[in-house]
Amino acid sequence: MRPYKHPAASDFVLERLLHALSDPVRLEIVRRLAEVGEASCGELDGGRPKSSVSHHFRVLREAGLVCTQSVGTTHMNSLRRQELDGRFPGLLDAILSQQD
Amino acid sequence: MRPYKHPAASDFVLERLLHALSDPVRLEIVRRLAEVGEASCGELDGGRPKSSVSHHFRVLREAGLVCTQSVGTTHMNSLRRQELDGRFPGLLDAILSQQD
DNA sequence: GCCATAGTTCTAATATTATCGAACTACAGA
DNA sequence: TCTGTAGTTCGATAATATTAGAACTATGGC
Repeated sequence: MRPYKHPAASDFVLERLLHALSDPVRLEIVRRLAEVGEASCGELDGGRPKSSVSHHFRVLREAGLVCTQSVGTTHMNSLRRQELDGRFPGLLDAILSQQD
Repeated sequence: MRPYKHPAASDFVLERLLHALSDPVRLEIVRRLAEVGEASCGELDGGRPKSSVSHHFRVLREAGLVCTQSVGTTHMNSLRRQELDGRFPGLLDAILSQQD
């Protein structure tokens, strides 16, 4: 279906990743994805308008954090753990293991 | 001299810290501080105007990353490693150990 | 084909952030 | 006290980001 741009791990940029995770909505999305493995956008919208949620998923995608693929009419999202750990070893775990 | 606000470690906010480090200028400042231990603002200005540099240091201070204290006419800055490691174990190291 | 569902994209409004000149404060030395 | 140095604060402008409504696309089911 839609050709999402998922950057290659070699193109991940640390500052962009940190910026993506510096928004509470996105950090929460990533935390949830880490828990449940994968989820549709709608499952993680927290009652927000679709367009806002879609925007946040795009930021996460473009930073390399999230991979989105179409499954029927829904879009399934998951963390790009392997590639993130390859490019930035230990970083995602260090961030996700923190508590508020 | 000026009463800088250095937030208590218990008031550090993860999102704020990530945001502070998501700017290339600030990330570079923090990297340098990690190398040299401490430095004045002027030593890390990278040729930028004073007001810009001062702004970035303020963001870093308010996020809890940097401690600034007056020594004569200069302001010495250093990372708040102890407190950062206490509040967010492993986070700073995980970020600083990444390469571009 | 028609309709509902899931998300995206477009667009505009608002808010936040970055940048930098200029005026200001604090301190040290002559 | 006058001067220079180091940084801060103020104010304006420009750049980015967030939010959300509305129109659009793609898919599945009837």
